[in-house]
Amino acid sequence: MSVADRKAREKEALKALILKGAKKLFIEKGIEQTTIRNIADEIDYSVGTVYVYFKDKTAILHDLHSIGFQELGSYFQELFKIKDPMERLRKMGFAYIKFALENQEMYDLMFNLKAPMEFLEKSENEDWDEGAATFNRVKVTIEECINKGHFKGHNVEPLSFMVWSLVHGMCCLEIRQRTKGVKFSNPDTILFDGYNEYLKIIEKM
Amino acid sequence: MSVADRKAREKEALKALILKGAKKLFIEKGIEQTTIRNIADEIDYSVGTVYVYFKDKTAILHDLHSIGFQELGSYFQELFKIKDPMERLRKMGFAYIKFALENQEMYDLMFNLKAPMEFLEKSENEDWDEGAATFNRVKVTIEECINKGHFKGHNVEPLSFMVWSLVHGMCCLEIRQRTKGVKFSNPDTILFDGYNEYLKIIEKM
DNA sequence: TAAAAAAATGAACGCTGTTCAGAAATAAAA
DNA sequence: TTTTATTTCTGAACAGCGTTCATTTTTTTA
Repeated sequence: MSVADRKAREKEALKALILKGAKKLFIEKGIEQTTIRNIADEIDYSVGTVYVYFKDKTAILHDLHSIGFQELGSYFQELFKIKDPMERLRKMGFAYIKFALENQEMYDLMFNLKAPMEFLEKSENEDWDEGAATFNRVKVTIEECINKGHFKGHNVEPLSFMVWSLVHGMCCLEIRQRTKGVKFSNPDTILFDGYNEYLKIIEKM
Repeated sequence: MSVADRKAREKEALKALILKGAKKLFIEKGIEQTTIRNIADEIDYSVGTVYVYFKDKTAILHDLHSIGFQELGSYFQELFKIKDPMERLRKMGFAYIKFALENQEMYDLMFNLKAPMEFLEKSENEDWDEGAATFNRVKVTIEECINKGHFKGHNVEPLSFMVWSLVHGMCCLEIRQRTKGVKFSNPDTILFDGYNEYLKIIEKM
């Protein structure tokens, strides 16, 4: 192991440390309320150092958004053992909602905040690989459903987008306080009640 | 007409002028990119004056969010002439998407940004009247559908929430660049293609 | 041990939302 | 009309933000 190798490892370690500190503060006090100075303080480095390892704030937010997709992946892990695509589709939406509710700041970062997309626009590879890969998992599952005779007369891609929008919409309204705003008769379970109506609809499809 | 009356009118006029200037800049260069100084410059008043008429930035954003709901209302105007509730429900979602796409910054403000909800939390009346009223229009329509024998075995409130989430989710993904991120085979029409899948589903319900 | 390279620093810049003592304009009173 | 009182408006000043970069500190190489 050369010195250069060790240095490279140390660089990665400090980058990871910054991201870890950032994530901690994001969850503790919200992304908007967290400053670069906060992050630097949290890990006992100076502001300048943060900028040695990250071009700007959107770079931190983008890297953290990628970590979020890894975490969402772990929520999906079990799902692909399920052979029946309809059953998998049902459980997938459920897992998605569960992830969003248990990781609200991370979900917001992944699917709502502008920063990660702004970072992509500035960078070489403009593609949103994380989003595309996750969407593909829905698409593949729905394609299997169609191949098994479900969703007659439907098209894979727009149908997948519709399903994604449905669960995303619920999570988004919840996280951005629009469900608290509209007082539901059963506010604590509205997401799952809503998702249940969708399950009833696709039951016989 | 007393002097006090005229002054009250002038106060309202200046408040409206500030909102008008703010809205113009929001649409022109985005809400996040617009500062109080920008707004003051736009209407040829000083920063201080803006703060005489509005407690803080969230107050401006909340008032503008209310104006947005009035505008959404005008998109809904024609709908309640439609007697068939299923037909009205279909057109309503369409109008909702149309509004979102034609007024992206306003839609974001109404259904996504934290500011209007933060303003509500600070104010006396914490209820989100605008959201509740709009949601009620969906609820009433779906209730009519159920009374006519549609949506058997479904519950009005969670079903309405599901429908709202579906269209909101699509608009939200589009406005926050998540559809541009995932490259669809037909990117320009994905919202309407997605909505069409939903229409196919509720066709025989 | 000295020179070179790499890493970390924090003061400084221009921006933000917000405040508030004082100036300017208007209304009321003399 | 002139004086006083009231209302309206102003913009410098403040603290905090993301970001930069000349300088210092640490580490590696000679």
